[in-house]
Amino acid sequence: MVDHDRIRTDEAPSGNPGGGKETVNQVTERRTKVTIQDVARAAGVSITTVSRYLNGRFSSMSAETRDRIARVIAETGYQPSRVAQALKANRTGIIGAIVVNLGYPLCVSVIRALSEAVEPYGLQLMVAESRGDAERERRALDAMRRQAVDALVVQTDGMNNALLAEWTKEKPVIWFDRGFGIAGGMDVVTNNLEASRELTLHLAQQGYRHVVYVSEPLRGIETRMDRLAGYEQACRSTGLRSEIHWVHRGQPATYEPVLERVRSAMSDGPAAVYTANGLILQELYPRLRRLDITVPDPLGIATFDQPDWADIATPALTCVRQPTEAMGQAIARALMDADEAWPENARRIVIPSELRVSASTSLRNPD
Amino acid sequence: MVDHDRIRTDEAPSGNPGGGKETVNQVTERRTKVTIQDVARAAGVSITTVSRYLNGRFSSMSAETRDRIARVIAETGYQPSRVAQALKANRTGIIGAIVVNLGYPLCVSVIRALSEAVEPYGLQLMVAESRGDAERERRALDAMRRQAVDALVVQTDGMNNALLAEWTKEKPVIWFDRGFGIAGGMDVVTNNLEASRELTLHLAQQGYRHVVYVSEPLRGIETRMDRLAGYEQACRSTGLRSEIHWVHRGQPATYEPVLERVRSAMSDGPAAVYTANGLILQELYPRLRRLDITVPDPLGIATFDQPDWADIATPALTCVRQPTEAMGQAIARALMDADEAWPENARRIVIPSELRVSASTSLRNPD
DNA sequence: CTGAAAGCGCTAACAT
DNA sequence: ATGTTAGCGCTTTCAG
Repeated sequence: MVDHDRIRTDEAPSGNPGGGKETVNQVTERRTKVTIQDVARAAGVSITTVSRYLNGRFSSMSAETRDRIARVIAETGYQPSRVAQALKANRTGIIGAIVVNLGYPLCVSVIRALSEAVEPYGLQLMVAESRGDAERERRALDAMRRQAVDALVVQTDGMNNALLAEWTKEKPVIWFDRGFGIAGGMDVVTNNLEASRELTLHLAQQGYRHVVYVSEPLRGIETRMDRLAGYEQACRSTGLRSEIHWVHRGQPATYEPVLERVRSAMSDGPAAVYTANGLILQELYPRLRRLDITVPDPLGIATFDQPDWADIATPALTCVRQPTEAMGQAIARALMDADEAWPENARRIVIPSELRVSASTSLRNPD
Repeated sequence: MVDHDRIRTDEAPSGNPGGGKETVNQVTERRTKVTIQDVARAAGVSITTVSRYLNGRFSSMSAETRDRIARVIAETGYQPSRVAQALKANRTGIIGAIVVNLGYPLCVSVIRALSEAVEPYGLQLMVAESRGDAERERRALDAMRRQAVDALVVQTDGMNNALLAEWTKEKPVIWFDRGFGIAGGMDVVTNNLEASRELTLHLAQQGYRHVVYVSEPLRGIETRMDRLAGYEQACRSTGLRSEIHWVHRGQPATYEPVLERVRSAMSDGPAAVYTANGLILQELYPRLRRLDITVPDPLGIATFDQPDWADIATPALTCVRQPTEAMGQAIARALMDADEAWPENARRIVIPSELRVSASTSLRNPD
């Protein structure tokens, strides 16, 4: 078995005398983890040689030594301690990811894709959420720093960007979803403005006389500003009147003006509601339906984001699908390329979203 | 990237004497991370003393020494390396979490709660997903082991339970959602059977003549077996005929028999469909709606899980809300208690789910 | 081809 | 009250 002579870690396996079953975890012997020392000893070589083996430098090693080590490792199930390696190499193999909220489908989706993409490289993800709170984000950053993550992937409102900007000097930092163009960093985002414009144009073309835009307060958040800008551009180019409503999620009262407006707009002909993200619509939707106005005519409904219930809603929801998988993969790729600093001209990756037209905005029947 | 040989790490201990602005790092000087050595030197004490300071052993230290160290730390922004501490203490402060799928609301929700709950203790989460695949899960476990996580939280089908059982001898292992009663481990689950029975009884009481149960293949998965058992118990006690349909998510054809059955059942009076989890219903729901049978009369719809679209669906969905936050918190608590081995009689924590009756099953109008 | 030795940053006896 | 010293498990010169 293992060959641990390491000073008898446990002298008292006596621990479980009373137990009737005697299922005593097979002699609770607190198996002391096998180290490179143990392997070296068992193989009758020095730890240096084992280390060489571990790092694939077989050329400087006789075939038998190699095989002997291989056998011992297989027998003992030895796995090098990543902690020790990390201390030595100053690399942990851990990627830190801080997102606004793990409950947001976008975050989860990007994290999944990222996790998947870096796994083959032996990298693991450490995740934390900021809840959009500067202090919490700061704590998460501290934690990441202390855990010595090799790189950082953040979705942030930017409240700690000064700190992050510092970090770019030490390790790769990637902003996703919301970019800031921080020097030394990298942004991975979608084309919020264009996609938003496209959706608005679609609504106009369908013949909706009003498109009521519903957003959370901008607070300087890029995605929000861009989506709004796209909406406004489309309004200008089509002659639609720009009608913007601000809501706060979790505060039902803030939705009232929207409902009021929708109701009143009806007298003018068909109108559409366009929400700046799926979570807003999730709160707004039930209220909208309670107005008892038929969708899509005279009421159209569309949103940025592709909620998982887009096809559950009846009629199915027109929405903007963000390229979350591609974003996760792009982040992973950037991470792998991070050894040689990113070229200045490739510091911002924009991956297009996709407009998915469904029945909830089909005013015009194809004719 | 970043590989500075330290040889004169400090050289400018006095650096920033008067301070003033001089926000140095302008000079992209690849700030080499400050270590306990640097602090000791700057404070004119030994690293032992600094270590004592870090660990709050102020009693064995003069007030001025303490203050001096405090000042140096503040100035340098020093933070002890968790990697070094980990190597020494054999504890990383990282909790490994392996879930079936980060896309499942249940997983995310539990992870969020857990993450939140352990944060105050300075613990971080490392997450991975298995996709229900033994090999992937195994790889994730290997990764966790190499990263030397302090504890493991898993949602698993059980394919690597032998390995996990071994681990319980070395560190705390908690199974959640799906328990297995592994010796040495701990299960944190909900009362699937009872909740399922309760939901079925509710449907029977509403007057549905048939309750069609839709599940994925059991494959030995506790939650699935228990939910089915609850359904069957309720059937027996009410005289309902047990009608079970198996589907595979992502395989539309497998849903056809369900739709067929629902259609035919209609001739018999009102019938309800009860899906074993929210993801099944997410796939089934649109198809069900296409049958064009009115909900809740004559067609009732209910599901285990509380999808985020439960209130979006019209009529709102009757469902079983799993106590995900409580589960996350329970896991965290168990983790904190894990120093002294869990008492034998507390190895399984069952947190009740909550039946949320909504309009989708309101056959009987309150009268 | 192989090994001895010097650390990586930190903690904890064991002095003093 | 403070310092010396010996590692934690691994990688990497530098010498054979």
